[in-house]
Amino acid sequence: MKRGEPVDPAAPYLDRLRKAKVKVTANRQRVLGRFLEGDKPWTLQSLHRSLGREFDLSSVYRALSALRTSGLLEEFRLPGEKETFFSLIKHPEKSAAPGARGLGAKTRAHPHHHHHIVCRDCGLVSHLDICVPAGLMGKVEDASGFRITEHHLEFKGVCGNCK
Amino acid sequence: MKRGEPVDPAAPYLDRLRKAKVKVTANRQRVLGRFLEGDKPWTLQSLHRSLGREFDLSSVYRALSALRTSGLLEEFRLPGEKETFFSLIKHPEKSAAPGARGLGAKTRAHPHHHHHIVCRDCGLVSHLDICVPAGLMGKVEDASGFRITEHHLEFKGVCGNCK
DNA sequence: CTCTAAATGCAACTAACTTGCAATTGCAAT
DNA sequence: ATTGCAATTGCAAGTTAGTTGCATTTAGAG
Repeated sequence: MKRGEPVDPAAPYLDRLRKAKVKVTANRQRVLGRFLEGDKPWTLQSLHRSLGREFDLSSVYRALSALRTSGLLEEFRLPGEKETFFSLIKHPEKSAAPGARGLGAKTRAHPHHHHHIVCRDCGLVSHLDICVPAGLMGKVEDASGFRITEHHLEFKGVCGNCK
Repeated sequence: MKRGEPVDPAAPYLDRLRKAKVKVTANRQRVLGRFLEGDKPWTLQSLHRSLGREFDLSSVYRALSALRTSGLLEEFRLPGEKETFFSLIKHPEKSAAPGARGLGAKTRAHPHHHHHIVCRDCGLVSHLDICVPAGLMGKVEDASGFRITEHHLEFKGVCGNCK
């Protein structure tokens, strides 16, 4: 990386879009821009509010949908929250192939497995690279008689700023 | 407990309703009845379908709301599921004071802490008395800088019947 | 610069609740 | 057993969050 030649943080994401033959449009760039401003997840509604009536809810919806199916965003839900969250995938060049069409469609892609912690005061969501110990899985399978195929672990708390 | 004198499993729940000065009506008894038939969580919609058009969706809604705020039911959401689930609290006489009004309102009550595993094929939900190891909490607090106040752990898999 | 499949805006629609209001009913006090 | 009335119910209408059809516009390959 040469000095004095600033790298566009959006570049790898736009590359990925082009590779997926998804047009790089103003709407999609504006939505992606919001995700690049910080490591903050957005919901359809929060993005729409944040972007003003500059463009339609359905456009935000379809931009999110396109970015998700192209593997730039991942989608998750939090217990107790009605809205679906989206967050930027860190290394789009490494993540798996795009999943099914439409929001809510199950992703076949497996973006780097992780969990979340949400601040109950300011709503900040952080990613956690920590996971459930393997031993627990065995215990759960024994206790329930199920074979486990996925798990979701979410924490709620007070972030460093709000403490 | 005398032999030959069958105990009504609904009794402690009805007692709790009366204690909360909540009328014991036909609707509420029918809804409670479904929960007493098995250790199965229900959603507003699944209950409404199950009860037929015998009564209105809003009546099921308000029955659920009443049973929940009276501490007979607990409410939870599962990642990837749109609907809110309700399940019977095991020992209503032991659980904490009723929470706020209306579905979705944060409960102040703390029914016996537990997690769930859902069958991805038949939708069966089982309760798990297994929890996240305390050590993990510390690791998460260190890694994130948050102070943890709650956590949610949900498993998805294939149940004994569907395997 | 042209052309066309893909993307957008608008409006309409769906799912899952949620609420206002008039009619009805559980149940406590006769 | 009857009464009174606040609590509950049914119906209809409203809300939130998301989704889709279609006519118009546009990114970007050639």
